Amino acid sequence: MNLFTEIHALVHEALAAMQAEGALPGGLDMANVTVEPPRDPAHGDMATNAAMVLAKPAGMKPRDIAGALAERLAADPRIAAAEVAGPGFLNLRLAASAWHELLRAVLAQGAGFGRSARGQGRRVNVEFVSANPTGPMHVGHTRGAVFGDALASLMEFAGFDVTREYYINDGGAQVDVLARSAYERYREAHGRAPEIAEGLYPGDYLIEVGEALKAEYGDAFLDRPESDWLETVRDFATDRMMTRIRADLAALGVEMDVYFSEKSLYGTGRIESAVETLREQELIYRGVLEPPKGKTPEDWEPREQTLFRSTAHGDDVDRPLMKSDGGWTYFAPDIAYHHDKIARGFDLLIDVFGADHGGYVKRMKAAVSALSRGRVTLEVKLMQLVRLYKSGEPMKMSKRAGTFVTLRDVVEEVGADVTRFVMLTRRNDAPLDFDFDKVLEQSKDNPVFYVQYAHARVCSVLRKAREAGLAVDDAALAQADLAHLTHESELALARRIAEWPRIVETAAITGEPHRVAFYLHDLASELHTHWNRGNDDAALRFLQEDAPEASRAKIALARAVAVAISAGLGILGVAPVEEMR
RNA sequence: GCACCCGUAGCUCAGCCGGAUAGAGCGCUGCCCUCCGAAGGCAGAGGUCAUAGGUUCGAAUCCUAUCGGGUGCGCCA
Repeated sequence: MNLFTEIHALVHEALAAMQAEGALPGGLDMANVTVEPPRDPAHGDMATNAAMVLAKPAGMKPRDIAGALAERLAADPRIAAAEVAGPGFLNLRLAASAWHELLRAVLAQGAGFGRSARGQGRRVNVEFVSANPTGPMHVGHTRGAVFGDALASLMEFAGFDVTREYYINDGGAQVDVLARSAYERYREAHGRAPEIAEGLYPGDYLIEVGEALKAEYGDAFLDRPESDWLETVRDFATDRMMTRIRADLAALGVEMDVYFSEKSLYGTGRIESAVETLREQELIYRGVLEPPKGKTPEDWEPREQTLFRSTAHGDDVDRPLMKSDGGWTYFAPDIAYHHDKIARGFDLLIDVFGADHGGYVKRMKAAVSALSRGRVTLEVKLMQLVRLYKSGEPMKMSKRAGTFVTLRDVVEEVGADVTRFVMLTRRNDAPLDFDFDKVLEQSKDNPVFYVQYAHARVCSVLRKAREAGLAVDDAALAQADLAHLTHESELALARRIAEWPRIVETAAITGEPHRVAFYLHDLASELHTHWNRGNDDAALRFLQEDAPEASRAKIALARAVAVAISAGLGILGVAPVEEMR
């Protein structure tokens, strides 16, 4: 149940009726008419800008329209008061019964409260993480993983049909490097001294791969030329890496629907076929690129290359598809990959990249636009850095010094729930500070704790109520006589709960799960405030001595808060906690 | 040089598909537990929303320019 869309519909009905009666001219564009919570609660529960938006096209004074609209709206039982204010705002105050109805709906819907059909079942592919299978995932990947997963959940909640997908970069030169690095560890496992040359991966995590290679292949590859073992070792090593990456993601609570292999695009004609689709549109040509101005590479020399005319779809320069040795550039398999996603019928593609891939966005969008002939849009979410701290001190990370912090390190130290919540308390394009000590601190400046504490307090009330012999399951609470809820502080809480479906929609449309985290903080804050009022005013406590009916009504309110918190945490992939310890 | 992202309170950041007096946490000052969990709450101080123009009934929000910070810029992914 979304009270805002209901009242929004009511406003539209009223405006239509006014038009039917000639009180308002016909043919007006109502698209900009909004119903929103006012910033200042003194202005009421909701406000509409209808009069101001329509004044000019209708050729009427805003306050005249507002006045007539107010009269009509006031006739609805849900509206307690409608008054014109300021330049033409119409402030609405809802009847207490409207809030009570909302609370009953929340209890009935449970964790599904706030679900929306906004996405209309449109099929969305969210590609995220896509870490190279050359080593363990680090904190940067962790943020991308959490973000992508939460975004996917959020969009599901808002009515989209979502596929979570991971692109395995197992086709490029970097997996050959992995193979050579693993081979040295294989030699090491046979008692030889490994030669980790410059450019190879020195990490200890390959030692066990070397041993596993020995266990599997014995000395078959020892002292053999690279051509004898490269492919086998490469496949073996990437397989081990992916196994580990999947386990790491599982530890974070992330489960992919599809793992897509880059390698599967080679030798199958799929790259050629994607390029052919572009060629049909005369977007492929042989040509010479200009050197970038202001920063010409020292070894620059003009070369004729096979180019994609990405400028025809909004890019700044055309992009090369083939290297001078005739092989594909990294861009070509990416084109084929997105071609495949389009062929699978997605309406919307979302790629979650690191911010250092920002320069790649325009060409990828151009490719998707061309490949789908404008049918499919690609949205790219760029993830900013995570800065790690330990009790206020920045942590220096270095692969060589072995102080490299992996996803596994983070999850083992602070847990998946805390990791996820904290990583979602910042916009994706803003850098994130992650302090290993602060995120575990039990105080109000730790948002994870603060929100969990609010949920735990409600659970505490429910426990106490049960001990007192009250029936407090959701069905019983929904039957309570909510007319006992009249105090402004209680209605403020209900008002905040009512915002949840709105938050879901905006967060889903903008692709910004952090809005959910901020909302949860606000909701928790409202609960804590209300709770403390109960210290001074006993009438506001959830448990009322010798008044089971009043208690039940107030507990229904508390429970509705917990439901909304659970729903929000569910989207973030965080389990609500029943008690703090 | 070009492209993209970002400039909001002392610090870290929300708000940005235009809306009324710009918010939160930290830090600072002063308060509130014989009371459902004070692990919390209340109040106060603190702002040229980088700058200058423009659009609009209305701009932190949209457009343009400038300044400052970050990222990227053919044969790496």
